[in-house]
Amino acid sequence: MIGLEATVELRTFRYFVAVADAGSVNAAAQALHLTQPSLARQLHRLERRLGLPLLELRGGRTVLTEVGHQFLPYARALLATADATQVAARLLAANLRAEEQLTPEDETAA
Amino acid sequence: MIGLEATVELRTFRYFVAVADAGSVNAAAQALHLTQPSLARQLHRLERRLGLPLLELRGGRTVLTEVGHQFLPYARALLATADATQVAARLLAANLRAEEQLTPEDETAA
DNA sequence: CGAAGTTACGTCCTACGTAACGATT
DNA sequence: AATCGTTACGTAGGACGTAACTTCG
Repeated sequence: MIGLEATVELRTFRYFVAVADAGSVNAAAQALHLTQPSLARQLHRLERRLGLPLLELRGGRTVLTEVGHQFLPYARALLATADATQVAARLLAANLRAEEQLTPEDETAA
Repeated sequence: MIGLEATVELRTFRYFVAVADAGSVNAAAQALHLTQPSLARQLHRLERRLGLPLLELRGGRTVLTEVGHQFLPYARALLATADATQVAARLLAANLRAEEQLTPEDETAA
């Protein structure tokens, strides 16, 4: 254990899924408000991190490989969970503010 | 939509869970191979991002708040999913290498 | 007085944008 | 010739470490 898997972040997974949805790196970059070079670099880094060939050039266009398609649902599931986590945080925050409205100066209530 | 929720990354959630597990910022920092200042800063940033008071000082020690305890399972679930994603990637990579062993020069097989 | 946390400062690494090149249709 | 992708370069933001201060037990 040398420490080679340095934790892939959510951002990188979002990039990969964006390419899958958009159908090309160019379109995905526009959707993400990024430039092609930045996006392509992150994708390559993701492939190196995971040790998986996720994308390949087919007819001048970048499309998902076999393993890319296989991995896609896992990436989607992770992003969905991340989204749910953010939603949960927002609900807790709203809940907290509502309680503060009821007991402005008394945190020991109930 | 001004763009205030700039995507909280997995790393930050790991820090929060580490504090919950270790029982203090100091212990968590040691477990994460980090220093207290770095860890504390990330925790504060997380609270600001989420708009949630996750931690508080009680008796000279930093412990989880009420909402902190409520949010904890969501953070754990997210990290578990992230872990599963990594595992899936590793399995796909192993699978791919096994196939390559069987068909070294022929990717069109089957 | 000791321990834990916070704040302030400086440094390093990562991510991004711009520009130029190559490949494909 | 046009489009997509890649490579090279430079810059900006985020994360971390070190040091000094404050607070609680």
